[in-house]
Amino acid sequence: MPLEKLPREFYMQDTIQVARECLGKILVHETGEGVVSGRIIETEAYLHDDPACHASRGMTQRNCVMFGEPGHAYVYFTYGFHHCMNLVTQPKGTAEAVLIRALEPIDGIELMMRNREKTRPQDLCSGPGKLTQALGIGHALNGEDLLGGTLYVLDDHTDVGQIVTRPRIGIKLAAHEPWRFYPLDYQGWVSKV
DNA sequence: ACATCGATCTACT
DNA sequence: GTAGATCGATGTA
Repeated sequence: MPLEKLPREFYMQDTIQVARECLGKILVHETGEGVVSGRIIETEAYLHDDPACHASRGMTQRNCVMFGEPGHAYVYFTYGFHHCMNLVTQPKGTAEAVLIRALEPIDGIELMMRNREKTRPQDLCSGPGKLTQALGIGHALNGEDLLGGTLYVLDDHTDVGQIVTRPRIGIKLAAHEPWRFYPLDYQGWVSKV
């Protein structure tokens, strides 16, 4: 079965639905050093009226990508060290996104190990800052169209089984909202059980 | 201008 | 379990 990129319509759906349905899909980055990819196994939803969402207080230079067309990447820099990657959801004008929190490494594991300076596979992509480093995703890819460039999401029709719902991690505002998702069968790869 | 703090990770106790 | 790294966005004056 050929692997197809997720279509634009996928990202126009309800953000919580996108967060759940992109579990099991494959995030791919074609870099100059080679292709790196991993299966998405942990996500969080950020909604437009959600105090924890960067866009909840209106458009700024930093968050403007979230207000744009769905199916683009919102990549931001935080804590002076780390990048985090989101999938922009909802039609243009509605700023919502899905944070990718963890991957199961698939291709380019050698390159990931070099990028991360780690050798244990479960240390490569088990956190939002880790996976961007492993895949070489930085500020340059902010706003990238996931249907056009070297960064995209494929569907290989893997059934990930039962999905676990948990409160989000690492935030203070609206921290109780149960908008973090991961498949039970992939628990070993997530940032936190 | 200045102070604060964050959708994190690592190393150390 | 908790401190420290480090910088840009944001809020207050």
